[in-house]
Amino acid sequence: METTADGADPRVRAWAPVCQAIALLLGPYAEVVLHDVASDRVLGVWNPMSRREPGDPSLLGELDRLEPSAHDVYGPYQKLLSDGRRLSSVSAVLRDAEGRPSAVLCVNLDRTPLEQAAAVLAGFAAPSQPRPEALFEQDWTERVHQVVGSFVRERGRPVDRLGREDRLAVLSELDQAGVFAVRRAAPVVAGALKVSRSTLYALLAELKAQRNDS
Amino acid sequence: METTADGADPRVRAWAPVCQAIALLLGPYAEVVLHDVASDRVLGVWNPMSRREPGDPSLLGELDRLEPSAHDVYGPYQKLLSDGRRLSSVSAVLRDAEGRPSAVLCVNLDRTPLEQAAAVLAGFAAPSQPRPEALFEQDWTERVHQVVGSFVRERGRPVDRLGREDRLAVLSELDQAGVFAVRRAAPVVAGALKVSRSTLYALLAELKAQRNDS
DNA sequence: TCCATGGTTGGACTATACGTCCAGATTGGA
DNA sequence: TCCAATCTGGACGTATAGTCCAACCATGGA
Repeated sequence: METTADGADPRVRAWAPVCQAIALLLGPYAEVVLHDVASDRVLGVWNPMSRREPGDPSLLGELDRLEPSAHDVYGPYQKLLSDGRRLSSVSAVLRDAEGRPSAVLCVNLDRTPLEQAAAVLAGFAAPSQPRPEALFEQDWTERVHQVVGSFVRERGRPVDRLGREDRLAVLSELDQAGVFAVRRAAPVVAGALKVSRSTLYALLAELKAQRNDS
Repeated sequence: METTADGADPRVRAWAPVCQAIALLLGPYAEVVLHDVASDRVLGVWNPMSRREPGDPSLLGELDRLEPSAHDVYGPYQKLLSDGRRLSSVSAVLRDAEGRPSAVLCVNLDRTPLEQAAAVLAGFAAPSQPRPEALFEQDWTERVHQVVGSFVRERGRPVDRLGREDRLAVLSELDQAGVFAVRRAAPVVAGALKVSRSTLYALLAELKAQRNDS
C-alpha cells in the first residue's frame, strides 16, 4: 500500500506515519500524497488512486492560485478525475523547523460512493414528484449577488469592468435560473451588475434575439 | 403496539398479520393503518404515529381523486405531519372474495431520519462553495398545486369543500414558502384554492393581522 | 484633434400585475 | 324563513414591468 522514494527522504520519514494513518482511516476511497514543493515532484503516495509514483511531477501548480484559508490549509475543493469520479481535496503546507515550506500534503477523497449512498437513502420510498425543500429561495437577492460574484472572480475583474459579452453571459445564467420570474428582480439584478435598468432590458432583449436566431 | 377495534372485525383478522409484519419490518418509522371504506373509519393502527385509534374518521375521502396507478395501488405520495415530519405514503385497496372493495391499507413512512442520513452522507467533505442547483423553482405552478393537493388529501375533502381555517392554513404555508414573491402567483394560487382573487387577498390580510396580534 | 460608432443612461411613457374596496350574491346555520 | 358571515365580480388606484428615445460617453481611426 505504501509507496515512497527509495532513498528515504527525511521528510518522508517525518510525515509517513501521518499519511499512512489518514490513508488507513479513510479506507480505500482516499489517497494521500506528499509533494516536494521545490522540485514539484511526488515524494510518496499512500493508497494511490491515480497511478502516481514518487518522482512523478506533482502538477499542483494551481495550488498558489487558490486563496489560502489561513494556516496553510487549502480546500476542500473539488477535483475531477478523468474517469468522472469526483474528489474532495484538501492540502496542507508542511513547514520545517525554520518555518520554511518543505512539503505539501494532499488528501483526495473519492466522493462517488458517498454520493451514491446518499442518493440511495434519499430516494428510499421517495414520492416520485415533489421535492421537499423550501418552495422558493427566500433571499434570492443574496443568491443573485453570489452568482455575479463568482462570475467576477472567474473573470478576475471587478463588476464595473466587465465587458458586454460577460454581462450577457451572467444575465443568461440568471435568466435560465428563472430569476426574472420573481418580483422586483430587475432592479436588483441591474444593481448587482452595475448597469442601468434600461441596459438590463436591452441586454435581455439581445439574449432573446440570440435564442430566436438559433 | 397493535391497536385494533374491540369486536374483532373479520377484515382485521384477515389482514392483521400483513399489517403487523410491515410495521415490524419498517421499524419505528412506519405506521400501518387499516381503513374501512364504507364508514370511512379507522379499523386498526399498527405503530401509530398520529394518535389515531380505531373508530376515528379516516379522512381519506380524497383517495378516489388520486389517479390509480393500476392494481388499486396509490402513491407513493407525500404527506406532511403537523410537526413538520414528511411522510411517504402508499395505499392499497383490499377487496373481498367477490372483488368488492372492503378496506384500504395505508403505510406511512417517516422519511426525516432517512433524509437526515442522506444529508450527512452528501455533505461529507463536500466542497463548501458551489451549489449546482437551479436558483429557482422552474414550474412553481406545479408545486403550488402539489402543496394544495397534499393538504387536501390530509383533510380528506376536496378543495372546494375546505373551510375557512383550512384555507388560511394552506395560505400560510404557501406564504411562508415565499410563493407570493414570484410574479403572477396570486391568481394561480387563487385558482388552485378555488377562490376569487378578492378572497385570496382578504385571507392574506387576515393572516397578516394574526401575525401582528401575537 | 475631430468625428463616427456602438454602447449606456436617465427619463418619459404604456402595459401589466398588485392590492384595496365595495355592493350584491351565496352560503350555512338558528 | 331570516340573519350573519363569507365570498364574488368588478371598479379603481398604485406599483412594477417593459419599451422607447434623445442625449451622452468612450473608443478607435482618419
